[in-house]
Amino acid sequence: MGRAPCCDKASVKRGPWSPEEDAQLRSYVQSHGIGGNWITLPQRAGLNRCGKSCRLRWLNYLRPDIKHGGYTEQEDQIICSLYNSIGSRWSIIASKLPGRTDNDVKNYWNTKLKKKAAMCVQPRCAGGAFSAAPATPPGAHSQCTFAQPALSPASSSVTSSSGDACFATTMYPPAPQLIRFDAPAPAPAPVPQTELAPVPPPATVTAYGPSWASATEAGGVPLDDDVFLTELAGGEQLFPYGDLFTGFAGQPDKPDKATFELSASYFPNMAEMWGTACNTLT
DNA sequence: AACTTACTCAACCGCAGCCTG
DNA sequence: GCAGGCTGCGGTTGAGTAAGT
Repeated sequence: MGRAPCCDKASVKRGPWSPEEDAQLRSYVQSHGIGGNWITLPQRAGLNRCGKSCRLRWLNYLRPDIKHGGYTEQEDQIICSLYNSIGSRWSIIASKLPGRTDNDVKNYWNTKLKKKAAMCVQPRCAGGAFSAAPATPPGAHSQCTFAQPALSPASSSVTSSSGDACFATTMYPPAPQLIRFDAPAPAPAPVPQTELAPVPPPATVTAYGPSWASATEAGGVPLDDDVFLTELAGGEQLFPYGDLFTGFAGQPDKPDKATFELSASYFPNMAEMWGTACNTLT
């Protein structure tokens, strides 16, 4: 027994929105708000459209703060670095790019960045998986084996993107020489996805790099994701939000390192991904 | 100028998860 | 605890346009 459709597709208009419909939706949302229910919004706004269609139109096109096109090099770096780290979680990636929508970022990746990244790649990571890195000579492909997460087959949301992630790693490695992951525990025997804890415990992440080194030298300056992502972005301060990483602690005996707790609530299976990657390394 | 191919991006589809009664 | 409804998300499609021949 299938679920009821959200609307009668035969009776609602589909396809491209007209300027009149745009104006009608914009006017209604700006004066009344969404009203807590997209399904009934078209009726209230006098639009012969599916609620889902209205929602998509508003979120991806009509919202006043939307930016279209004109991606900067910093944005490219952020997209590729985050894609490499978390896969195709476009909503999370878009949330780090003010004015960008998940649909926009997804389209941009699929039509431009993916090709751009692929141009400088010859071999893919073996089987799309993380491989222990032999000393790769400096050059276009040296990063491919560095931090490609080994994606568990159970991690369906990211498995299909492993090859692209490899490309992205090559173009914009996830902060090269910046991060190493200390696996929190040996990888457990494979379990069905449904048996995984909904929110895994934070992973301990050991990070390398100028910011971390200077932080520890300074006696343990608290770091947050603004610093982390600023590293990824090549020094640009682009991130208005700040709670990706928590629990900074310097390591007195290792002045070039600092330990983080990775917020599992942000990227629920990131700890799993990276923990697996580290296990593959060691 | 006409046709074909490649590209872009808005929109649709279906699923998963959350919420509520 | 369960079922149904709604929202959000990621993958895919297809119309429109640009570029190439």
